[in-house]
Amino acid sequence: MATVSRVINKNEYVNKETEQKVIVAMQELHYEPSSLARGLAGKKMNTIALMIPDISNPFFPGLARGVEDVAQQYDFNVFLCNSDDLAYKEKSYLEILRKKSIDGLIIISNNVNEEELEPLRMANIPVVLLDRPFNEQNYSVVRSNNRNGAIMAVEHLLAIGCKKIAHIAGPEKFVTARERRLGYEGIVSQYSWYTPSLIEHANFDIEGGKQAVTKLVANNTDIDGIFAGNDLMALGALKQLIKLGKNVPDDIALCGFDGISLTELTQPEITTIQQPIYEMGAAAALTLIKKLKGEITETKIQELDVKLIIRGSTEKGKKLPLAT
Amino acid sequence: MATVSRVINKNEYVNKETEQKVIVAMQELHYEPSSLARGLAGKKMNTIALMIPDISNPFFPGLARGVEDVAQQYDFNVFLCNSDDLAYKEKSYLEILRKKSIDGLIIISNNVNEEELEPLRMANIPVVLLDRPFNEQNYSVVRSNNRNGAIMAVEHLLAIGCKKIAHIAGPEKFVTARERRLGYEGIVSQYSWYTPSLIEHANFDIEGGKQAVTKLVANNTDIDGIFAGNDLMALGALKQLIKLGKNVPDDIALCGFDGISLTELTQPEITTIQQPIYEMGAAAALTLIKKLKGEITETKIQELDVKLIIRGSTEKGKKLPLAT
DNA sequence: TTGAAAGCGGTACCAA
DNA sequence: TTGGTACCGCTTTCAA
Repeated sequence: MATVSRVINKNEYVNKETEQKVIVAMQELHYEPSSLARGLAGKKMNTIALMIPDISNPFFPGLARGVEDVAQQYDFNVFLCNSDDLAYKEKSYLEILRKKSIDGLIIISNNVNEEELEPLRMANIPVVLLDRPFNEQNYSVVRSNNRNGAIMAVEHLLAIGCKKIAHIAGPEKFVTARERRLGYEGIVSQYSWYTPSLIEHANFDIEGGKQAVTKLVANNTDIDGIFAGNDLMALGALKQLIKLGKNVPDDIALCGFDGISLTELTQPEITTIQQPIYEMGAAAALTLIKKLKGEITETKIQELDVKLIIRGSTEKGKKLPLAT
Repeated sequence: MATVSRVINKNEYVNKETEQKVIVAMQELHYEPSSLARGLAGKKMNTIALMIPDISNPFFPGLARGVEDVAQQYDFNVFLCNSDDLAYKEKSYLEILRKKSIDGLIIISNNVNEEELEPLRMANIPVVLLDRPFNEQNYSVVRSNNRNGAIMAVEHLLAIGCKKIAHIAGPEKFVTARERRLGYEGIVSQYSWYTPSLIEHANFDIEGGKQAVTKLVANNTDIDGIFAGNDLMALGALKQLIKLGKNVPDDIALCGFDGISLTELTQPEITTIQQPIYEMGAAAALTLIKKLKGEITETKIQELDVKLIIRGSTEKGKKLPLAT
């Protein structure tokens, strides 16, 4: 038994011949070591968890793919947890992760804080914060440069001639939403046309975008550019603008944030700030796995760059094919 | 120890007082039973696996949510496996599932067959086939009525006055694609205008839809209706039709299949055959869990009904707001 | 280089 | 109704 164990764990002190015999026997018997037993005996389960708010929001599957692909490469499995951004579901999952002896966690969350992660720290389970860091001191973090992205978006709208630019901001509890808003404010506050009523808060989804546009258009008859805090809101915004009879981009230009592929589906296609979604997931997974392997111990912050993707929704004056 | 175990497992033979003492102690010590140890000792891990082809295709997160919600309700966790529809990834996952002592499996796959699932049967791990059954005899199956849906789609296109209806069919290796094609053929073959060149095969994705439309329009100058085998293809088809200068629905009407929410995002919105996606996932999970609990033993087939959702892409002659 | 034996943290049977 | 104890399948000393 002990020798078989040594073979499985590639322990050096095994005679080559014995090793071969064991390997052959394992194949003949279709033997597969039980992860449970190994885990119980103190070994890693080779499983990491990924906690995301909602798998139905196309941004997250992108991240998940990045995480999963890297994990697979290093022979790790991914346990996916949908939290619905609900604190109680997150807590419940954190317990489950410990019960199931998960090796590490990548988490995207607005609700979780140090205290909640304390039990994981005690159990020596490393954590990587993805996309929405609540703390950049004690945890490794992977995120993109939200503020810069917002600045790029607004400057692009200005460059194409927009004279009054509104912002649909995500909920304040999202770090990402706050940073993007700050980026927007940083630029527009220099202009005389700027008033706080140009910022409309909404949920990070399609419906949120629709509602915000309705309010914005009602309150500010002369806006000619909108920077939406994420692509789903931009999608909703576009839909609603068309419904209100606005021409996009000639009446109102529109720029989103994220770079999800849906933005290429609409008519016109939506200009957006593209985050390296897949790469963010991959980077988070790589960091976590290296920590698990003991290859890195310090915490580190990885801020990935975003990119402006110019599409029809900000190409004023261009003739586009008719949609209907 | 034994008594604590009894309390955890709600064994009846425990004195109420003792039980209380144990519960209090567990709380004070923040005691959480190890799933691994329980699993090793022969208990269920309360975890089921869901194998899907690709989490990035919006159809699957919908299913996954259904599965997950029901699982959560019954205190089960879901281990998500992305197979990319690749046989080798599926095989590798099937092994992992056994190593990790997963209790049951819900699988959506074109590649897996009886033989591959044999080890699971041996290990007494129940399996439910979802969406794409390869066998309806020996496994419980949850799927929707694809053939009927296709018939509804074509009849709807006929009803609005289409005189020549093409079909973009998914890859033949998908049962779902075959059934929908059969539904289409069943109706159209009665008409004198029908020729096999009205069927174009393509991948079940946006790009597939685009390519198919290009070919269809080139080969059949007079088609005025298209039934796409799934919504992603319909999305691509719409995009390409607009690019080719076709008016949808007036020149060519379009109907998809699945009912994913993206079809509401386009201009015009796309008519589709809606599958009860979430319910399919939920039904599969429920069936599996009941099997695990021993509440059902026989295999059963659940065929859920689909529904025609009429939208702009088949509302000929209606004025729609301009998109650009 | 190998085998024997003591855990890992539970469950379940048996006797008390 | 409770406690003692032999596993579950593997890892890891310790001796041989």
